[in-house]
Amino acid sequence: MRLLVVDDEVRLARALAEGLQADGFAVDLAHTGPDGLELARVGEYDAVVLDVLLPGLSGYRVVSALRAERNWVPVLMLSAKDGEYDQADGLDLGADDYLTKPFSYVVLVARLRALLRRGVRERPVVLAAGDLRLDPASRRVRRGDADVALTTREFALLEYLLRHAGRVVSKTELLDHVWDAAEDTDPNAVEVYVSYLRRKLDAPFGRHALETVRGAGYRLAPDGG
Amino acid sequence: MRLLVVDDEVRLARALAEGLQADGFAVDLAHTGPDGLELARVGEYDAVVLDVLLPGLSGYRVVSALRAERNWVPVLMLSAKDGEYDQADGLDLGADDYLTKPFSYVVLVARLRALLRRGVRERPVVLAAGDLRLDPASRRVRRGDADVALTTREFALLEYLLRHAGRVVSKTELLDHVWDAAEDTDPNAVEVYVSYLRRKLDAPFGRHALETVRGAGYRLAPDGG
DNA sequence: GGGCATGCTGTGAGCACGCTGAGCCGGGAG
DNA sequence: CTCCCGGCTCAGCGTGCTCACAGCATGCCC
Repeated sequence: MRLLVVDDEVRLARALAEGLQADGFAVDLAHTGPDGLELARVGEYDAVVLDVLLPGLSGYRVVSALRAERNWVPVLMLSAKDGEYDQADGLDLGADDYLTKPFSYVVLVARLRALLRRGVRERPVVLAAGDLRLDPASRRVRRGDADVALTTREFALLEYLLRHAGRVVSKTELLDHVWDAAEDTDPNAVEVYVSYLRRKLDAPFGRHALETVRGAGYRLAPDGG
Repeated sequence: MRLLVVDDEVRLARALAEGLQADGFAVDLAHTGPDGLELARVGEYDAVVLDVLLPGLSGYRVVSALRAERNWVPVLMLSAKDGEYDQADGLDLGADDYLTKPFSYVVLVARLRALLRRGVRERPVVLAAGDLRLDPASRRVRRGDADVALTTREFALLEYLLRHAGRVVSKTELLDHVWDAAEDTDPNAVEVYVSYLRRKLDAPFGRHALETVRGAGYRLAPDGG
């Protein structure tokens, strides 16, 4: 189990690392916000222990940057503050658990193990582009605060476009991935469904998320239009 | 894993090499741009760590020379500058990652490992000549900060010219590659489309990227005019 | 400077591409 | 069976892209 510990109190961090190593974890250390963020980005850790007060970039910002990048590594936040407000803050921003300093080492390990046991974080696999959101789990689509009802095909098409937002996606690519096998489907079917999506997701809101790129395909604006 | 480190600060380079060797890499050193380019050409490295500021040939030029030769070795650029502009520049020119000095050794190694894990570099995502950028994926063209809308043919023509920036490209060559089969197309069509491109990419910006080479063809200035 | 060759560009015709309203078909529910 | 809904095809229409043409500008050679 690989852990990343980010804390600017070097002595504490070292002590923590030693203890965790003795308990069988592989531990990397970082002492600033930016360094921690970098390491969390590239190293594939099973969990991150993150102080709130960090030079350069606060723990809050680190975790929200990670979540913004769809990085759902479990995060345990540490803080010297103990106000309820701060605690709620940390959790809202995407941390998975919270511990206030001073804390007991045993409790930390217990919570860490709980986090790891919980396994892969229940990731909010919500695809989004601006205020356009699609939740594959609940099969719901929202534009801002409004729920939008889509048929199966419309939903699948939008999902694919969202997963490749910003890129130009050709009609053949869409036929391959959204319409599965049957290659004998008329490319016009794509046009028809794009038209449906626009009618439901763009027109009523005066937006323009689905752009046509003549001769190439379609592009979904990453900012939702 | 064989690495090439190119940096003119000899002490830093040595220190880096020692650290990396301790971490199990085989490291070669170069201290000037031309030397680095030579080594990168002939030695088959798994990755290259490249300073931007180098005597003889800047890191930018080294990496773009490599890419022009279809050498896709992963490159991690180092720079003393930290402006976003420079960073974008480096990445556009074909570097795979970027780190500003001073950097943490741990972060460097982490990024290197990420690069190596990523394996063979995926082709450059953005073609550029000066402030003229073309992104094949999103099918977008920008001059500086301005988006420029191009038709399919205009886009294909510009893409070909960008891929051969600095070279003189003949009209027949363009007809072959941009107009595909149909050999019976009037070479005047090329003139027409070059004219369109100039109208959209040069004239509004007072630039002059597309030069006519009478009797030979056209050349796109590698610095964007 | 005269004359020729080469390249530039305004105009317009043809047509490919994409959009959309209408309708057919198949499946599931009542 | 009938109705309804979702998926898809079809056909007509509008837009704007492409390119040929022709006249003009520019460069080059004698």
